[in-house]
Amino acid sequence: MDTKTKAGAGALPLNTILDGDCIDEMRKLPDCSVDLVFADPPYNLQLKGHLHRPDNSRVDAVDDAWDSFASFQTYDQFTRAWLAEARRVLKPNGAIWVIGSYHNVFRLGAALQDLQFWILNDVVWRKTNPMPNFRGKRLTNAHETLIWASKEEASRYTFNYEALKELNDGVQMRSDWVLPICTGHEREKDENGEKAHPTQKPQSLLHRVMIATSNPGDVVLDPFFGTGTTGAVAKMLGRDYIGIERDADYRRVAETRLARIRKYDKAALEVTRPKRAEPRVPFGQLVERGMLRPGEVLTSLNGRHAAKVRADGTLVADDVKGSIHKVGAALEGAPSCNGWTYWCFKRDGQTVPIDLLRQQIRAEMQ
Amino acid sequence: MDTKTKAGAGALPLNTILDGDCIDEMRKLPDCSVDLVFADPPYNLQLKGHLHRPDNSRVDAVDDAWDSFASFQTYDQFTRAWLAEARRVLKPNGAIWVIGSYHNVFRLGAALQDLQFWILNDVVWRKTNPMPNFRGKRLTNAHETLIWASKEEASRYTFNYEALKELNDGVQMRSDWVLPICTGHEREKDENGEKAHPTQKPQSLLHRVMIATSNPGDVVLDPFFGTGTTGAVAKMLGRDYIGIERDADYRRVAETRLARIRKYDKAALEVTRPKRAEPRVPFGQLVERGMLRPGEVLTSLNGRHAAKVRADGTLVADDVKGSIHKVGAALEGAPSCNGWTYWCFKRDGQTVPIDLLRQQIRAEMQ
DNA sequence: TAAATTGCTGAATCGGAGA
DNA sequence: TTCTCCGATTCAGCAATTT
Repeated sequence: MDTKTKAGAGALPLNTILDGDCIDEMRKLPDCSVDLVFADPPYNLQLKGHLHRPDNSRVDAVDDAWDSFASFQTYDQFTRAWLAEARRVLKPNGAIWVIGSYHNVFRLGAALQDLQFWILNDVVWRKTNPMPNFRGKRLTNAHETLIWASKEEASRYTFNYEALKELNDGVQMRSDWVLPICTGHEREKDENGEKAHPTQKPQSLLHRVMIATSNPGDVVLDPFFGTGTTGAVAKMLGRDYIGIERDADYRRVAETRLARIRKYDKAALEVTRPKRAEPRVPFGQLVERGMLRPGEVLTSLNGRHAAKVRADGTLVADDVKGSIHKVGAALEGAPSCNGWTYWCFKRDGQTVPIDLLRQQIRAEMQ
Repeated sequence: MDTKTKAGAGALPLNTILDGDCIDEMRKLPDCSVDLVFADPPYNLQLKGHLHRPDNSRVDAVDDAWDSFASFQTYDQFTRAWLAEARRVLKPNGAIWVIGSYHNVFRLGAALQDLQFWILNDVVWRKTNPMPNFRGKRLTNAHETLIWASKEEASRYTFNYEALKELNDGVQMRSDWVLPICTGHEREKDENGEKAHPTQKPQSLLHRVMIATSNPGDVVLDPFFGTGTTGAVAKMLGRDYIGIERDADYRRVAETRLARIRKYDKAALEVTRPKRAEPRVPFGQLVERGMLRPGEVLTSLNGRHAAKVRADGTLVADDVKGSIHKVGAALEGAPSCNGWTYWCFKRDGQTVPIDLLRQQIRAEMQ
């Protein structure tokens, strides 16, 4: 087992599966210690014929209003208890994903909001191959819902926008994800060759979740670990995981599964970075380095405006002086303006944005 | 006005728009008198400042007073009050549809369950043309959620299975509906030519709802009538409607609109059939789904170049990074390149184009 | 303050070919 | 020549918890 602990975070049981109830086990973890929680809690499907109280005694009359209300209450209590622990364990800039169906997802979402999580998106997992509706009494239940929320409104959560855009062929990723359910070789089997877990999630779903909202080296906690899809994808993608699972059979399947997994190589884990993360280049440096001369005239992208470069890296146009951004915004009457892509200069008879010069400097900095 | 009353149901104000608060007006309606409720309540968006597009144009946000609530608690009280009245007014075998976004839909769903409604499906309206995410900080919010619920678990609700199957080219209708947002001529305008209502729903959505879960002659109640899409579609499809709207401007637009509508104007509704094109498959999906592994090496069709797959579905070769098309073009010194037919991988000792994998995914999507 | 950030649809307009 | 038609192009607009 490639267990280790994270320096400075107490004693995090990284890359292990904790044996026990998720609320009890989370209580043992320190505050503000994990980056991401992924949770696939029980769906509360047992509401139909057989209703059980917390002590496992059976509720008889299902059409009784009081009983029915009580069952939602019980589910809500459980939900709010584990969500509160998950929130405590999350770092201030951490985030959570929960997944559910119409049976439980409204309870989950309302609980998240009441506990001061801040919902960022709800995401629809649209199944390419759902179970048909055999009786023709309802619509084919062809999707499940994920909720992505940060610990609090002010959290500076992780979102790898550019990587997701790449995953989606260059257009920004939407809130509806089309992915097949988990079948075939990917589906974990028990000793009898039967499916080991009734609701195993596809690795593709977790892959997208982790690429989108975590970075290599992050700690991912799954309080309902099951057969370990979260751990498997975390390990492949170079994240650390903590699993909690109280069922010994599921734990055994997950241990075997995780032992087989290999991490992808480092280059493969690199994803497209945002421009914000690239080193800042002051406009003045272009002037200092002689790429633009003081007195040279820049023109706006739309050709309607012109401004003169000054020796200190500011621009002057008519009665406006200031940074490339400020002058551009003023001339356009706009609240803001990205001067790098707005202002152009002449090179070889062509008019090109000054951002080209910044890219040259950045390339030299590599 | 084609007002009439329904025999034996007290004095139902059929095919009229009631002026007032929806809770007050519903209180005046008799118990167990309507077949279907469609409700598009305020979403309780919690918007702070102003948002601009990259081109500096301002996003016309929903900042109307009717959408603003002091807290979740206030919103919940309002929600439970109108839902309770709606339930009282519903016939025993009646049903309700509510629509919302992640801001409010979890409150709605939990309230429905607590009030003994029985959820039948949640339905995802996937927008073909949603508003993009301009800041690149979240996923494009490309869907809204509808909840379909019967008055109680024992209700023998209406579901026109065969009609929906027909609407869906002969295959069972799923819980995700792909429909465009309301634009163009369908969008109601005020005297100034501005959109009359910020959140007008497309007729195609109401058409599907009513075909699915009501019959000609049924009474459909909409407590948040707005500019009257529910009434318009009800009238076209030979259902009776009752609208409630407290805003005089919205009522006026709705009255004018409804006067224009003719029953069974099927031609006007036919335009919303989705077109079937070859579905786009992002290359990233091959990676997410494990058909190609991050770190795996692809070779060019001519055997002269190689590139490594990254976890976000980009390729890296020498000093070029980017999409399969971009990297192919760069290596060949060509202006463009179809990466699907250019890049190959090994399978069973043979080198085959990655397009084979795309074909597999498309076959699954049928 | 600096600098980053948008996809799709339907209507309107424009330009070229053919009547 | 002038008009019409059609395809190509441009442009406006959309429920947003947006560093």
